[in-house]
Amino acid sequence: MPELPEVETTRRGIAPHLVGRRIEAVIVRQPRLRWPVPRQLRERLPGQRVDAVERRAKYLLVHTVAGSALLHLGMSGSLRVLPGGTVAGAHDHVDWHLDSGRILRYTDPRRFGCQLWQAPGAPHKLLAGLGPEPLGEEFDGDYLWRKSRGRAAAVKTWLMDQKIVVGVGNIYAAEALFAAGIHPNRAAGSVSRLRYMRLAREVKRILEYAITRGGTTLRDFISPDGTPGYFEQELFVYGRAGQPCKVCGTPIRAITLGQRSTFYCPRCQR
DNA sequence: ACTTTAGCCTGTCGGC
DNA sequence: TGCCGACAGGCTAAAG
Repeated sequence: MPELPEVETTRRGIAPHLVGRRIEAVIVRQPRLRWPVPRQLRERLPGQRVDAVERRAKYLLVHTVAGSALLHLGMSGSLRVLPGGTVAGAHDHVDWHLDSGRILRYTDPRRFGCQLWQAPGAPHKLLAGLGPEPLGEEFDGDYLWRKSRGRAAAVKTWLMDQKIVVGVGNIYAAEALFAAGIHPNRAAGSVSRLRYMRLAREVKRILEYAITRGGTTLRDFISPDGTPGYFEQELFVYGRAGQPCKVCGTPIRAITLGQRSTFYCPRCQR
């Protein structure tokens, strides 16, 4: 569910409540997430003080001197900071009790997310092989162009591959391709260098803007203080099948690429 | 070596 | 009103 802007919104929301605080207890009600919650998280996290909360791709890393918690929100996960004693619901799987008296609560109806443990100085294997951050310097049009040569995959599917670039999921891939005027089904290797320059710029612009809006809320995304994201109103193609393109008026089309629904304007995107 | 598919889960929505 | 299938923001591991 959450893509980079939602994860970054979550990071910014929880960090002020976590950094410098001590974790007093870790309560796991449902250990069966995408992967089982490991013993180390329960045993080593309590008593530790949080040094920093970092984001890498769509993962959140909560660092302490004893090691780091590696969190992923999957499709339907969210993290909220709540007053101590707040009653847990059916999908509230993990609570961290903080010495501030508050709770960091992980909720995830579909349980595609995870809470894992990373020992100090031993990056988790899930982080190995990830592509560059889209908002970093390494990611630009030249990088996309070089990487895509000879690739027959649809550019939209290819752009969502986390080995190519991280953080871009189904919504923002569709939006960035629209903004760059690229048809989502075009072979990645057939997109010109100039188009990739534009695509890289649009990916950065859209992700940065979505972060300022607090992310996109379609169903259940909520930021840590319980407010929704406001980017939904800014969507040009995602979820707008049959509705007129906001630029040219042509009806937006829906197709399936790589088992994911894809939206585009047949006139604006070639 | 690469590309495609299956599967993990629950909730919601539209059609009948 | 209720049942049923389709679908949902992700990602890995297995199969091709």
